[in-house]
Amino acid sequence: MPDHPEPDHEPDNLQLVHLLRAVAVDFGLRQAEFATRNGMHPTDVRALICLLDAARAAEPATAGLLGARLGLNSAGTTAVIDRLERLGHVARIRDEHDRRRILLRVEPAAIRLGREFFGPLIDGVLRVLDSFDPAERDAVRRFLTAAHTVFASDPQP
Amino acid sequence: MPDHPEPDHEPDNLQLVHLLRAVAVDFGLRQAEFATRNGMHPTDVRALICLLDAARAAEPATAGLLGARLGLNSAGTTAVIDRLERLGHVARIRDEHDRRRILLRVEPAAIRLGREFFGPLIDGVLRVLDSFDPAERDAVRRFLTAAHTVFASDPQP
DNA sequence: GGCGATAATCTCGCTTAACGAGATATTACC
DNA sequence: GGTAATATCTCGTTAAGCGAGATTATCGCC
Repeated sequence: MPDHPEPDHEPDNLQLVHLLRAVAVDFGLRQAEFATRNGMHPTDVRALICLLDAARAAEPATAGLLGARLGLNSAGTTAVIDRLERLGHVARIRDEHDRRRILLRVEPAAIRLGREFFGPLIDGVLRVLDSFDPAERDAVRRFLTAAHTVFASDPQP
Repeated sequence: MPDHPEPDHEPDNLQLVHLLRAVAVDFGLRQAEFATRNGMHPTDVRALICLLDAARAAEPATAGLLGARLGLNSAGTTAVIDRLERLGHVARIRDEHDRRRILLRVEPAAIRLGREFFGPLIDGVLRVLDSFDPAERDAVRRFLTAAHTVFASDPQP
């Protein structure tokens, strides 16, 4: 529900915000397409992305963390993991240091599946970025960082 | 599922793609937050956004078009409209030119609700954009346009 | 070193979003 | 004017996610 906020800005800039939103919507649709194409649900795909992000950041990917990131309660989290495990995309591993916890490992087959689908899309964007000079790339980075900061800030009261 | 695609690009650019994805995810979370805060479901919010986009583009917002954009079948589409109508956010209007069709009008109260929630967020992004010079704005526009083109292109076989 | 409090995950039952199939009403084609 | 095509809705079913509570493991305290 994007329409014009408070007044008094360049109208061109508002158009950029609309573009950003359109990209976000596109991304969601692609995620959903990848999901149905592989017998999954959008939430399952979000879960895989979340687990890969955690792996990249070297965070321990526990069931609880996953549920928190996805906004699911514990029952829903268990269900997501069950589905992913049944498809062979994720393995449950008891944490030997704290045996209450379940660590989640994304299987290589799932990573390959994601790369097949998203690789060409990412490559398309990268090809455009390669044609940018450093100042332009920096402008993009500052814009995205600002958007990330604004949209990720803690919920309003 | 974002990880490294084919090789041979600036690693900094890949980081920009990750940032873009993060923003898309943030946006989805905010959408979900707005939904639950107003007794709706994420799909309902996506429907409202879709209807407002159609209004801005001066397209006729029919039930069928809405369902197609959301990827729902006709039963699901009817259900979404029922929920929005029950909350008073949308009105069903018979198209007098083709009396099979239902036109959908977003009520002003719903628009106000969206502006209250998303206005400050949009404003935050606009404030940053106002500090950009025209060349930087153009870089952002080209980047977003490219991403939109890549992500919105027709489904792969 | 054992005991209650806390934490992490799972089980059960329920609500309901979305699906498939088919009904209904309106328009377009020949 | 009758039949095909289109737009929406109804009905019954599946399963995603929730709330409540059970289960198992760890930690702090005396």
